This record gives sequence, C-alpha cells and structure tokens, in this order.
Amino acid sequence: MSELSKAYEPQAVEERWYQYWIENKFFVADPESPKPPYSIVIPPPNVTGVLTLGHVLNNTIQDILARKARMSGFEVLWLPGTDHAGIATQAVVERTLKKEGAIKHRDDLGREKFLEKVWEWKEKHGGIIIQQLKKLGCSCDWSRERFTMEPEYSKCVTRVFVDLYKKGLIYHGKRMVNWDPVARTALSDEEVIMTEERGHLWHIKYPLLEDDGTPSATEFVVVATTRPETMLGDEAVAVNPKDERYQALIGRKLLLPLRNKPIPVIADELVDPKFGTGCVKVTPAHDPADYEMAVRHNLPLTVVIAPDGRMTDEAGEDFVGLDRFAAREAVIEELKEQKFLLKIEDYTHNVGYSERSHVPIEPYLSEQWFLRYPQVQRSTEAVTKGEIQFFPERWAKTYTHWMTNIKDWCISRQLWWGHRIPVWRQGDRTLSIADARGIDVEGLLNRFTQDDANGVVYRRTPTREFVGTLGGPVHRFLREVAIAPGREDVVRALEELGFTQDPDVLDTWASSWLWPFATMGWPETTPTLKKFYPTSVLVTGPDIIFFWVARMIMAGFEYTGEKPFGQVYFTGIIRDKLGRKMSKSLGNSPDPLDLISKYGADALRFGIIRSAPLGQDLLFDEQHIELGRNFCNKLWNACRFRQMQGGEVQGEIDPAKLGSDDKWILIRLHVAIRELTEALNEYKFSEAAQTLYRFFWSEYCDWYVESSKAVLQGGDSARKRNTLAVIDFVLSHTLRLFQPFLPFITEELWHGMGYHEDMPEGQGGRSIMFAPWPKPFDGDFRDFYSLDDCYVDFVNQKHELVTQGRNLRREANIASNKKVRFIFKPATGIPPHDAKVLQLLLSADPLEVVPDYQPPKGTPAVRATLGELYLPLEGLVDPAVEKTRLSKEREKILPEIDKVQLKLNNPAFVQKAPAAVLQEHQKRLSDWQAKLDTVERALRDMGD
RNA sequence: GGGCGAUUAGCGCAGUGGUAGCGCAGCAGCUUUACACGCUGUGGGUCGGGGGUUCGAAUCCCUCAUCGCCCA
Repeated sequence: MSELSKAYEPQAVEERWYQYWIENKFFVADPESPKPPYSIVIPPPNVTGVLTLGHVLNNTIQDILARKARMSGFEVLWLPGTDHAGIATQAVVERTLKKEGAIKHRDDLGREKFLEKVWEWKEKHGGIIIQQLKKLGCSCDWSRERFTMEPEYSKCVTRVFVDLYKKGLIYHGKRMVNWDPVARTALSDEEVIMTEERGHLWHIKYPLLEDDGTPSATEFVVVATTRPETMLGDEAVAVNPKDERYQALIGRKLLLPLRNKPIPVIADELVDPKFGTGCVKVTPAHDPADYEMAVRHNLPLTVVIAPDGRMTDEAGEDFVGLDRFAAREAVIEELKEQKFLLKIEDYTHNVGYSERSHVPIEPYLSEQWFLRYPQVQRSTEAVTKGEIQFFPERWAKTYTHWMTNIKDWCISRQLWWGHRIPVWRQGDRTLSIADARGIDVEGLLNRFTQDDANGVVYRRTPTREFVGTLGGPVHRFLREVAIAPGREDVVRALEELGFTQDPDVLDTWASSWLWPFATMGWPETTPTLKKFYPTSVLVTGPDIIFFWVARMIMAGFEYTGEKPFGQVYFTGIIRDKLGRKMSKSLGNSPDPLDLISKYGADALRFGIIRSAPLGQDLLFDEQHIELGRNFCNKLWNACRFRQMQGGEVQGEIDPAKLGSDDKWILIRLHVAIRELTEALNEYKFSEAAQTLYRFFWSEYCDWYVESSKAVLQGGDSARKRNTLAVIDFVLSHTLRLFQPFLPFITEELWHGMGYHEDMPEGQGGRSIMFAPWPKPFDGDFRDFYSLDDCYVDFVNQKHELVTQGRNLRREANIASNKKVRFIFKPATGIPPHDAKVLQLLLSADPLEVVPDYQPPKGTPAVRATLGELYLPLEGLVDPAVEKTRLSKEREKILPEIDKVQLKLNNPAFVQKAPAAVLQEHQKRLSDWQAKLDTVERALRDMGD
C-alpha cells in the first residue's frame, strides 16, 4: 500500500485510469462471450456539439447502468456515436464561412464544394464531444463508434427509404408545410414550437362590388386577421353557410383593398361564425385551412411571400421585396391611409416558431416527401401492454396520445448536409434524349426493376401535360426511380438519359430512427446484432419522445421484427437554480469541463445524480458539485484512516470476536446493498446516491469508525485485527457499490488499498469494474456472524444515549474537545466494551458506571432507553441555566403526551385500531411519561 | 380547450392510512493526530385552500387556486 495523500486530488488520477481501461479494452464488448448481454445505444449527440450538463446527466446515468451491469456479470455493450444534425451543422458551417468572408451564401460555393467544407469542419470539430465524454469517465465501446453520415450508415438509410417507397408508405406531393424562412427548409410538425403571444386582431373593410363592377359606397364586409400582410394574397372571403347574417352575400364579389382586385364571397363549413365578424379572409397559398377551402372552391393560389420571407411581385409594387414583418407595418399604414382599417383589438394567439431558427414558421406550399408511419398499432401496443416499459410510467400516456393522433411525416429538407433522397426523376429533356437515341426507356426501367426486385423501384404517374401528336394526343408520364445502394450502374444509365436526383435531403431523424440496429451492422445479421439487439434500455429526454423514441420503436418493428429496447428511462431537464432552462444567451449554463477540472469528474457525476430525482426536473447549483467533491474526499480519508492503522488487508472475520458495533455496521451494509440495488432497478438514481451517502457518511464514518477507535486504540491485538477485517470488508464492498457512480476514485482506492490483490483477474483483480456486485447477505451468512436485528436496536440506543449526553455537555457549555466526568446509571447493565465505546463517543473521562447512583440534587441528567446519564459538575453549572434547559425539555414532552393520550382516550380508536398499533401507542405513552418523570423530578430537586 | 405533473422547513426534495423526514443553507461551539472538502450540538413545517371518507389523512375521494410541461 502506497501512502495516500491528505486530500483526494482527482487530476492526478482520472487521466491515468481512463488510459488504463482503454489500453486493456475493458469497454470493448465481446459478442462471443457466454455472459448474458446488456446493451445501450447512446443517444447520439450532435457531431459539432459540445458537452452540456444535460449530456452529463444523461451519460452518467448510462454509465452507471453499464458499469453496474458489468459488475453483475453481464457482457456489456454501450455503443457510442454522433449524429450529423442536418440543419444545425449546416447552419454553423455556413455562418462560419460567412464570418470568414469566404462566401456570402452557400450558393457561392455550390453543393459539392460546400459539402467538402462541412466534412472538413466535421473532421476538425467532430471529435470534441467524444473527448469530453471520455473525460466524464464514460465506459463506451469506442471501437464501435458510429456516425450517421458515414457510408455504411448512409446505406442503411437509403435502403430503408427505397423499401418504404416500394411499400407505398413514402410519397411525394405538393402540400402546405411548415416553412422556416431563415433555414429555408420545410420542417416536421414536431419541430414547430407553439408559443402563446400577445398580438392584435386587425379589422379590415372589404367593399362589396355592384353588379357593374364598381365598388359600393355603403356596403362592405369586415374581416378580422392576425396577419394583415397576407391580405395581399387573398382570393376570397368565406362565411359559414349556416350563418344567417351573410346569406345574401354568398356568391357576390368584393373588392380586395390595396390590390384592387375582385374576389368572391364563398360559403364553407370550416368557418367559425364566432370568430371575429364571422367573415374570414381566404389566403390559399399562406394558410393551411385556407388552402383546404381553396381546393374545394377551386380558387387560385397567389403566392405573396417568398421562401426567404420577403414579399413577391404578386404582393404589388408597394410591397415587393419587403420582409414579411416590415410588409405587415406597411400594409397597416396603407390600409389606414385608405380608410380600410376599422379597428385594432388586442388578441392573444398561438404562433408557431421554428425549433431551429427561432423565427415564426411560414405556412408554405411546396413539393415535399412524406412518410406514412409503419407499425403504428404494433408500436402503440408495445408500450400500452408493457412490452416496452417507460420510466417514469406516465410518459406512456403522452406516447399513446401522439401515436393515436399520428400524422404523416414530412421527411424532406431543403438542405445539402444530410442523406440525399435516392430518387431520380425525369427531367424536361429526358424524353427527347431517349427518343433521339431510340432508347426504350420503359423497357430499360422494367429490366432494372426485374434485375433487382428490392433495390430499384420504378413508378410512373401520368401527367396532364400534352407533349405532342404522334397519330393522336400523347400524354407524358412522370417517371420516378428510387435506387438503393449498390446500383450505381442504374444511376449512371439514368443520369445519361437526363434523369436527375431529387435535390432534397432527409430529415435527420429519418436517419437516427434506425440507430439501435443500423449501428450494429444491420441488414447483416452480425454477431453484434445477434448478441446485443434488442437493447436493454434507452436513456433520453422526454423532449424527444416523438422525434426519436416513438420513431425508433416503429423502425425497430418494421425492420427487425423486434422492439429496439425493453425499457426507456426519461431524464429530467436541467435548469438553473431559479428554474430557468439552461441557455447560451442567459449565460446560466456552466461548462462541465470547467466543473471537472475544478472538482473532478466523480464529483460532477455524484453531485448531478444525487440531485436528479426520477421524473423531476433538476435545478442545478454548483454547490451540488461541491458536495460531490466533499464526498469523494470523505471516501478518500476514510480509506486513509484504515491505511494508517497499518497491517495487511484482513480477509477473515472471526464471528466470535465481533462486538455489537461490528454487527451493527454489517447489518447496515446489508440494508444499504438491498436499498441501493432496489433503487437502481427502479431507475431511482438520486435515491440510490442518497442511500450510499447516508450509509457511508452518517453510519459508517460518523458512528462505526468512531466506535472502532475504542478497539483500535486498545491493547487487544486479536480483537484489533478482527476490527480491521470488518473495516476491510465494509470498505471493499462500499467501493464496489460506489464504482458505477465514482469510477475513478474507486479504482484508485481499490488498487491503493490492495483490495484487488486477492481477486481473480476477471473479477476485480485488474479493475474494480469487474468485481462482483455485492448482494444482500443470505441467511447462512447472517447466521454465521449472528447478525441479529437486536444488535441494531442496541447500538441505536447507544447512539441515542451519546447524542443526549453530548447535548448535555453543550448545554453546560463544555467545549467538545474537553474531557469531562460522566456517571452512567444503566437500566439493565452494560457490557464493559460498550461502556468504553460510550466513554469515547462522549469524550468522557472518566465514565463511571454506577448502577445504584443517587445523584446530588440538581445534577444535570438525561434519560435514554439504556439508562440515565449524569454530568456531575458540582457547583460548576448555573442552576438557573439548568432549570431553563429542563423546562424546555418539559415543554417538548407535554404536547407529545397530550397527542397520544387524546388518541388513547378515544373509545373508537381503542376499539377499531389494530392491536399492534394500539400497543405501540401505549408504549409510546409510557416512554414519554418516563422521560417526563425524570425531568420533573430533576426540576423538583432544584426546588421548582 | 384537452392531457400530464408539481404544491411538505429559507432552498432542493423523500415520504401512498398509524410519532412529519433527508440534504444544503442558518445558528452556536470545536485547529478532538482520517477528513475544516471536517467534527459536535441545535432552531425551523396548522404538509397550497376548502370539503368528504376513516377510530386515524401529507398519504384515499371531491373541489378550488397557483405554477410548469405537452397536445390542439
């Protein structure tokens, strides 16, 4: 044993052990292992991201589960990797290039050059978060690290796309989608955040047109809108067909102000007569509901807002080029000017914001790809029937609700960074190229399709387009070919014919939903996939329950026929101590690496875990981490104390030489093991950490170590050796219990204390991470060491007496380091060793045991279960002070007696309460009364 | 509007029918040879309000209020 330093210094330890673990391949999972599997796939962090406290929480939890499983005899795979995070990464790279002055827009570079830059960026910054996870101590199998844009993974994504396309679940179409005008891409519904906002309702007057087309001077309708700028694209005003107020208007024409264009009044069920005036403006190209009406009523689609959020030519020359919000102001001004604006009302409504760009979403009509989800029913039932368990369970409701109201997923993104849609389509000139060469396109495509029934899927849809006469009208077909990986020959042939690939890429989540199996070598049945899929548990935040969890479940059933994981643990969200979300702009988000260098990785882990209750958000306070550091130091020093007692590691405990304190701590250890294991099984991590904290600090250090000094400082060397054996037993078990939480310090102490020496190589000899996970003691063990609960009661009573005695000293103003004479009058007797322990814990010198002690009047005393303890201070204590103390005590006892008596005097209680409860109440009453007697006698003695 | 969750000591939380607890912070004392990143002692709560069930409610039921999240 080398000597331990006075305080734990994490910096000196962490790097070295992590290196050791990696070099020895301790984290590498062996698919051929005979051990049962335990597997977790990491929720892949954004490849360009940096570590946040959220990652710390999430990954510490995964590491705890992985390490505990390793110790419990499982073959563990914790599979790490990163996500390409389409929008975020592309935006970061584009912004950087702009800042460097390299480009004004990504178009300046073009798609290929720009993607080269993104890859460069990824190579340079992509590894940061992985390095940070290593600093945290994560026991991931780095040999299996994956990335969602690497070639093998991309193949899986493309293959799945083509398959779903073939099954008819993926389709292409012109739809009203959520458009992000800053990122200039479509988003899925899940990426839109609805925010309640105080806005206005503008009431605008639309004059009716006379039959001759001139505006009426007196007749008009009033529409109310929250977005006046869209009126430039209005194509109608709609009323509810049942709305009696407006029957006469239906079919008449109105004049659209500012645009001076006639538009009809239509009747549609969709209109809510109670909203505003009951007349609503219809802007088909810029509102989903209006679009629906326009389709029903055959209205034109006038686009007045361009994809970049600026007004188009169609908005008129006064507004063209203005940003949509500037246009709003301008339209309002103009309406006011021309007296079309009747009133402005305050109005609270919901506005959809882009999760990415944080700007309001623009409904936008565009060509997009959609997915009708597979395996919806199977996936819903998997959770409702408990095949997949959620922790906390209540998230199952949220999941089910979403699954039962599921809508098709817009999976295309107008980006460059991502998996490009593997579909080639006929360009305008395709037909003529093919014709000129005399190629039978139809035959060619049919041949490709037959060659490869799953990899090449051809679909044709007739268009209405008239392309010429060849002895009669010819209608063209739109040809679409989806091509899976491995058929580059088909791609080449088609591109020569003028077919072009769809420019869009897939939503990032449309690649990460395959993560649990695509990372394990799917579609091949690799040994890894066979051994470790389905995974054991997924640890993630409830904010991505739809984005990721639900979709992974569906993908899992569709492509492997199995659930992707058996359990899902949802972490809380980390907030600052005022309850605000962590954010860069608020500056309330500390850098975990700073915390690690200040306090150590173990301290960070323990501090975070200890304050993260199941299903509850976590309020971060640096004090929690400080507490983690203090705890590590306590653990360190407890081991140091053992080391200073000298001697080799003591293996055998002699049951004959065990004292009550030894038995007490062994039983408390047994209880801690049981509670800890239960807590971890239920994913109650903070409870687990608190159990360890309580056991080690409040029970082992505060009581057992202090009591053990009565032996260690005494002269009985055999007894001394036995106490060291108990200490070694408890410490070596405690270190193991702490290992999942505090991997670095426990490894250091495991070796430093020499506890590894007697262990088999694979079970703790080389690393504590493979030492067997402690089990609660079985009956034989308890019998052998006579670990009876009566020792717990007895030792607790000793502690009760000590606490009261210390209080007595304190009340008498005796400094805690000063020895003082006590007299103990035991109720039934006290074994000599226990008396010695009492003396030590009380700092008593001497502690006289006098069974028939008759104290002089006014001697300060306390009464505990074990007996009465006197502090004979002969004149040193001020009678007035002592009297106050006794009176205070009396004041505390009286209401307790009243409370119990009140219950016992209630005949209904005595009659109906269970016998055990009744008995317990009676005992409580007599205990309190005995204490009261002592106090009152003392008071009487003082002449009260 | 619908759903979910929270409300217990100054702060953060545990406690699902039988004596209201833990940690931190507070207060007081202590350089007690493992640890001042420590030790010892201690004050502080009509368990959000109201009603009900029960011998007995922080706990079960109803209702209201406030806060937060998710979905329309």
